[in-house]
Amino acid sequence: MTGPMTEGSAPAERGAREQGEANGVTRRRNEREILAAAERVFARHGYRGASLQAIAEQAGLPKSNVLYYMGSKRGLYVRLLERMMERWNALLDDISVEDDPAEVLEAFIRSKMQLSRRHPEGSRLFAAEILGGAPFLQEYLRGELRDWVLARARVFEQWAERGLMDPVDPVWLIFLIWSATQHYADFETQVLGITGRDALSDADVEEITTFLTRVILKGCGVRSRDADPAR
Amino acid sequence: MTGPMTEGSAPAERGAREQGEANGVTRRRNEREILAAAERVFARHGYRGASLQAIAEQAGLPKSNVLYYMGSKRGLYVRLLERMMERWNALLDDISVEDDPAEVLEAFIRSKMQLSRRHPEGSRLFAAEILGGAPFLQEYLRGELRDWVLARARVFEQWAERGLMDPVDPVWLIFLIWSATQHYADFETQVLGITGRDALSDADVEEITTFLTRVILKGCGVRSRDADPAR
DNA sequence: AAGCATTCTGACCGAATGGTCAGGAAGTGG
DNA sequence: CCACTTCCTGACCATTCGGTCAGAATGCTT
Repeated sequence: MTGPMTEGSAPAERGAREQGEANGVTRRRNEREILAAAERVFARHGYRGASLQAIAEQAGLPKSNVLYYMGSKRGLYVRLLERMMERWNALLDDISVEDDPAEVLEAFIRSKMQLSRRHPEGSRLFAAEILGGAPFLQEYLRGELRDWVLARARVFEQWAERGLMDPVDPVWLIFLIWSATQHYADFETQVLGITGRDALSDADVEEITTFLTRVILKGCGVRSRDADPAR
Repeated sequence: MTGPMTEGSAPAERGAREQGEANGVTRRRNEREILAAAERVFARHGYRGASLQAIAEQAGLPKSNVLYYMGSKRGLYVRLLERMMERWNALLDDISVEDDPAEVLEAFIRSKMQLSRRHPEGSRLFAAEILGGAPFLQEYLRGELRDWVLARARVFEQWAERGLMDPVDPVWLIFLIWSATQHYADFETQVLGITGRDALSDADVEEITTFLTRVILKGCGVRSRDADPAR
């Protein structure tokens, strides 16, 4: 983006890490910088389209240094995917038939929306991986994630049996929530272009979350267990 | 994927176009083959990640021939995007306040779903372009598409004013429909992995379409103008 | 200051990239 | 049969790719 890296200047180039700061603080900062840069570049161009050169430039380091830290392009990519899966798993606490459907679904939508908001690059990285046929995530999709979905689906079905919501297909419902929330990360460019915004504000995100919650809950005929007939 | 192209065999390699078939029939077939192959490769790997070599191999032609037909990688890509925009525009007939909201919204969901189904590679190509920041489609998004969305949004608002549906934000509603339908093309790998299917059948697609229509229409409180209080 | 381990990077490598071009192959009209 | 145009492609080019490595720079311990 900025200048080419053909400038021979070596010392004091980035304004930081001047003198020795001992310990592994530089290391940690560099790693963080590389991971952030790589997430951006991989998300934008996909695995094949991303180049270590571009990642290195965005991280403000020589290419060799990126390889020194990360070993290989593939290793760097896998590490990013794993980091994203961890974030994903972090918000997937268990639910039970005894929980309130309205509360659970709203929390589901909200937390997924916040994941897209807090880690847009990671969300896009994940999307690019799936779009390309999920060469690195096949196993995860057909295993861990599948089990998670099926477990939730069973709970949804039981709620339907108890008359707490309409008997909709729970898997399609989960996909609906995923797609609707994921959209605001993956298609951010489109959303901004069409709405004429520069960025989505916190208020926008809150409004969208409310909209999605209302439409989806109403659409599935969710009746709150706490008997709140009004509203 | 298959064999490398280092086999020196020249004649009668592809089983077709043997003798002269006059006119531009070969040309047309080759162009079609190239466009189809390119759509797959670009969709899978993005603009940067796609290689002319891979496209040529999938089309069963030498790389030089691809460039002979298409001029350049960029030109080929733009041509694919334009073709996809044409398909898109084809299903965007105008609507009016006088139309029935339920009918229009269902037709909207259904036609968008069919677009994802009939042209999954094109849908993914579009997704990859947006994911990468829409470097080639910025103008389209901020112009043509934006106008189309705003026009529809006005109609939705008027429907709400007339009490034909809830006063939901029409733009978020359009995004909801787009994302939910687009999902089955873009995240096909994930959908198949989780549901344990090899492919989505026509029946699956019909079921999903019905599900989406039901949930979204109900979620927006759409009341059919033809007074169908039952169901 | 010396010794040693760690951290870093410029130079380099073979392979692959998009693109060019001279010239072969093939169809067409005389 | 010969010209002439159009269609096609192998060989080649500069550039960039991911990755290696020797050795410089730096930090830590004594």
